Amino acid sequence: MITSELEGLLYGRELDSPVVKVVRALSGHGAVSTSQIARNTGLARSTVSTILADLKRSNLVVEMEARNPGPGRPAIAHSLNPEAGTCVGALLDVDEIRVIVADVAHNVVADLAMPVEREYSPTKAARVVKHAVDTLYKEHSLAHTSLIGIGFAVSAPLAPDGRVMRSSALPGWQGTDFREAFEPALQKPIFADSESNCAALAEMMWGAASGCSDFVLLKLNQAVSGAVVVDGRALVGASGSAGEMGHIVIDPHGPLCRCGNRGCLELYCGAGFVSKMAADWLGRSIPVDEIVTRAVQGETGFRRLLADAGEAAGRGLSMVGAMINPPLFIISGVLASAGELLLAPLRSSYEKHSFVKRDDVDEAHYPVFRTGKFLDNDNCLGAAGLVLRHSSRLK
Amino acid sequence: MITSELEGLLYGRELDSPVVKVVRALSGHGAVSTSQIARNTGLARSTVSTILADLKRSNLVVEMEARNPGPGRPAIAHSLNPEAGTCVGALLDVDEIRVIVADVAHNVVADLAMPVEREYSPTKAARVVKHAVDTLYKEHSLAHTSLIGIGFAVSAPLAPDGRVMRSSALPGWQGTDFREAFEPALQKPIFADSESNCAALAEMMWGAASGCSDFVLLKLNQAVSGAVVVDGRALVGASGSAGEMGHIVIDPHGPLCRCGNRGCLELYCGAGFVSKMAADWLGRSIPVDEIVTRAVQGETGFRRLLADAGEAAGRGLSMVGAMINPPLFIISGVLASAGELLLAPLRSSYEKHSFVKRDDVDEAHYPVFRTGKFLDNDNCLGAAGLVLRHSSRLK
DNA sequence: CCTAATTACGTCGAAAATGACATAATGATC
DNA sequence: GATCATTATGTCATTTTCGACGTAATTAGG
Repeated sequence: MITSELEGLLYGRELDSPVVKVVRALSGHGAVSTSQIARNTGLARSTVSTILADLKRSNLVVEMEARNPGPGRPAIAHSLNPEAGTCVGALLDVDEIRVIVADVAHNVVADLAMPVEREYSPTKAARVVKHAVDTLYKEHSLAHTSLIGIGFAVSAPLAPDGRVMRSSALPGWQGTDFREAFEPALQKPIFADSESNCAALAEMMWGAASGCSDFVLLKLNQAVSGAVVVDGRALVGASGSAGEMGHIVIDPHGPLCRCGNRGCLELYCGAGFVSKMAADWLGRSIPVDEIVTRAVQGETGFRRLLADAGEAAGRGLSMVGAMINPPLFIISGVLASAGELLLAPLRSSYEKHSFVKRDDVDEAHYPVFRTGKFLDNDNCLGAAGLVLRHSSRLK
Repeated sequence: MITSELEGLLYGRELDSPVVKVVRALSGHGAVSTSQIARNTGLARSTVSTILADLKRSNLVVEMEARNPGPGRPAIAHSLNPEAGTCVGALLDVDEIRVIVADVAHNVVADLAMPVEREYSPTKAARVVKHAVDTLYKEHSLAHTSLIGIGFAVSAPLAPDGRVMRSSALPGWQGTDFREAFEPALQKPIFADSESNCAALAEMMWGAASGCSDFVLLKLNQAVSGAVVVDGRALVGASGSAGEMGHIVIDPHGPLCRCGNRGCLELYCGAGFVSKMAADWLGRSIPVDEIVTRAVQGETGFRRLLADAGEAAGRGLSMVGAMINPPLFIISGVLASAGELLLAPLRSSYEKHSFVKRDDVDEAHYPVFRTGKFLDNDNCLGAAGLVLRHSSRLK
């Protein structure tokens, strides 16, 4: 049984043991050579070589054909054997629970979203997820034994020890220990992180921040949130509010925000702002994705709305630029599907308000702005990624 | 010769080798036990034990008497032998070069500040520092051979490779490679980091952030700057602007700032703001330290000015709270000598504008605000600290 | 004064990771 | 088509690091 071996390999060891590092490197990128892994992980080539040999012997890693860009012996590309196992990513949202199944090469095998009544309990969530997993594995004729772990993307901040720190979206969950709450029901290794951090993880492992270990993610949905990734790890913060870019106060006398403050960034660049403005203009309500679509098709009114949102977001990010100054900003969420319609004004607004201007530094030292790769299921994917990366492994 | 051994130990090895980790742990805190070092560094007790034995044999480490708080065998306190060597910290400021000499136990042995004409060149700086070092070592009868390295605190951002990234305070320095520029003249290992990051390092190693590896430092001087420390390392940023909290734009229609933007935080909580307001009020200019002194003595007008500055700073920090959410804020610089007069309004303003309110979380999860320990020479001390910690070792 | 509990320390064999060396596979050049 | 330069890979002795065990030094409590 391949899976059990992989499981043992992943979870039986120290968190930062070389084997885990190698598996992590493999799970991140698609096809990597021995030397690349060595460079990425900082391990010696010989160590990686030995480990890879073991993994190949256990059939957890397969070789793929190599391509040769330059001179020198062509590298052998390795990747995790997709048949080595599957993992589940579950999103616990306010009124929806979504479950995806992916193989270890992060191909999404199945996807299921279920509405749930608000303010559901952890017990209820465990039941729903269990049911979904059972159903999906049955439907797709997957062996339950191939499931190596379940990752949760939670709409609440999580402490590194796996406890819910605060709970506005999921009332009553504060203090819940994820492992305690879910492991008994699901009988598999459990991992969890906040929804935003999962999204960031997905972009980092397989998306727009691939191979980049320092960046800031900004998600422009109804809520505006995000994540700050430093050295490959998303910050959590003392109170779990790291990455809450949507609630930077940019005008202390501005309108009231749902969080209780005034003039939060969210009010100026969230999907709510865009649809409210559009509704005022049209005289009727209109879904955000339609606004985006029609803006892309060329309707100038909607374009302007997106530009306004981009302008505000750029101003907010300029503050991030002054404090953290990441080399990469990833803009995600519904509004990001507008692409350059949003990004162009965002960039120029950033430049206008930022401390370091484009001319002050080399091109390479000026931050890059890019839309996310997974605008829809980033959090679920990231949750599945947790299982492979198990950086947020619950003790 | 003890020094050469220490030097070899510090610089002859990999940056993260256990020996270096142990020396680092020792150089940080005053007196530490074997087990404490093991816990702090993550190394096995046995490893630490062996290394310490070596170091003691070489006389680089001395034992101090132990205290026994609880039950159990009392720990043996170790510290670096102050006679094992000295190091120099040099501040390269706009119009001043300051040099301090410290032993490896971070006692300041000598201190010398020299005015220099503005826009001085690296060559000039090297000459001045060399002269100062020679003088100080002669005056205090220190052996030149005991000098194990020179750290620079520079008024400009430095890339991790030791190059000056931008240069507003030190025009013409952009691209300067510190090691190349100073090692030939000074003939000692050279280390360098930005002024703010050095200040943060000093607070982290021996000051208000002792033992804390995640915090944000805010310096309220004429300029308002700071540092963001994550996992024991001060962020640099893509363009070297990480930590520039003074240039967060809090009012896009506010007054013009020296940086070319409008409404930067610095304009509302810097020493410049306070003294300008005081001058308007008094009808004559008055030095900032006098304002602080008289506020402490009870003059309500000056108290109000400091409270206003604190209020603005708190608002700025609330943004940091939303993005990074560090467990500790350290307020430093001239204004910080006002203590609670500044901190109290700062705290309440932070609370007012912050996303997570005090009641939302346990006491332990709410950030702490504290004044810095070294308000005057933090940057020089930190520069000397670089030598011991050599985290910013130039390749 | 004696015992139990607790914490700290150091030694030693076992395990892990590395660095050096030898080998392999390709493109470029003559 | 032979040689060189370049890069990738695997093996193995050496070095480094760890975990387990036994010992030491103290406090609390009877």
